[in-house]
Amino acid sequence: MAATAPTRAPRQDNRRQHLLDAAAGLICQRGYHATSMRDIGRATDMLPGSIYYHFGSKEELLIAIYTEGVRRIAERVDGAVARATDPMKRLEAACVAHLEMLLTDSDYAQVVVRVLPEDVPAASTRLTALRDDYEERFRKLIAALALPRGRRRYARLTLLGALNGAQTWYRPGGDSPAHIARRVLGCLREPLGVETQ
Amino acid sequence: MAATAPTRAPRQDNRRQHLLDAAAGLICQRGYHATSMRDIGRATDMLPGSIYYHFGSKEELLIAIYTEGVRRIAERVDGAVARATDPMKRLEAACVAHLEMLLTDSDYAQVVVRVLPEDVPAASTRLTALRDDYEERFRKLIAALALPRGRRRYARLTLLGALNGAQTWYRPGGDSPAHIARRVLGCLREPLGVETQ
DNA sequence: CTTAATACCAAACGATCGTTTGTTTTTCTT
DNA sequence: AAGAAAAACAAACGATCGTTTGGTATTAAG
Repeated sequence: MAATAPTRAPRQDNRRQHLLDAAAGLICQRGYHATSMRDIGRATDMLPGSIYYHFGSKEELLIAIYTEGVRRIAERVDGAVARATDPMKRLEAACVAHLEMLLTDSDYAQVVVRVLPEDVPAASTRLTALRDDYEERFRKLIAALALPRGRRRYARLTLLGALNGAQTWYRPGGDSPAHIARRVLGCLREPLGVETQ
Repeated sequence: MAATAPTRAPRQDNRRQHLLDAAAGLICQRGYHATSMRDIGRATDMLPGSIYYHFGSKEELLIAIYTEGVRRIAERVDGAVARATDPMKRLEAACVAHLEMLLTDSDYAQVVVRVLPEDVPAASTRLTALRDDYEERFRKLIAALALPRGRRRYARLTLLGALNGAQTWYRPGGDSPAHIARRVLGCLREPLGVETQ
């Protein structure tokens, strides 16, 4: 276990945060299974065994990253959404904030999308719950659009699928995350083409 | 290496196909790194070392699965597309065929979407090329829609992202793959909602 | 029937994996 | 200054990893 009822506050030179940062960076680059505890130790000038003072297991470390990732991206999205009142503008702000975090601003957020819960059976329940908790925001944002009831679910799944899919083809130097977010949302706002009977 | 200029045809009891099937099944379930050569051996009643008679390495095995996956899904999509003439109907047929393969009909196709090229650096170039080769079909299908030039690219990326994203939330017993495909495409065909200034 | 290639088995190789254990250093509190 | 808790080190544990090597049935061709 990570800690058993700490009787004192953490020390100032605590490297737990440094550890999380490095692990998030490595895992978002290479994936969970391709990142070893020794890799993480090397990146933090720590011995692999020392990591277990902070986290009880590799899965627990991943869950911590996931939790922090959801916290950060949710915070950013909530902040962006709050600055608009029109439902569509709010959704657009959410998409932009979501993609900016996902593509450039946060390794933590990237881990949440990159590492599939099924890849880590021992933690899949927790990871899925964290994801769902975050995506609930988009359900509410889309509910505010006053769409026919039957279309809301697929609007959300299509939008999130398309946004998250950008992680596989995005390259720095091309279109900015904000631009991509608006264009993807644009695909859902303007009809695709000629209707055929 | 797998074989050095075979001087004779393969034997009848060749289990190479059985091997590929089992590996595709395991990898699409658990992912590449979470599937060991011993797992694959166990699933085929083979010793792990024997796999190396057919494939030079684990990466090479993955590439074979990827290649077969692209071949199968492309074959199915091409067949479905050929049965329609209207551009939008052709695109719809492609989406339905794509999702049916991806969600229920083919472990091979599932591997192509599930295993990210970056997860396997030694094979990433080949894997990416195979993916691109397949996705080229959707580029052409969308080009036939007579959209403004600037919108085609994002229409394709949005559509494929949304379709492939279904892999993370699809559950048998719910909406059928064909239904999902049509609904997702529907999200791109009918405007999302109220326009704001 | 012989023969040579095919398709495996059997057993191990070294490397690396996540993790544990015992000890030591460092910091904070009193 | 003294004691206790925090945060690491040092070294190894057993397990498992991808892979190799040498030998052995099996099969198809001549």
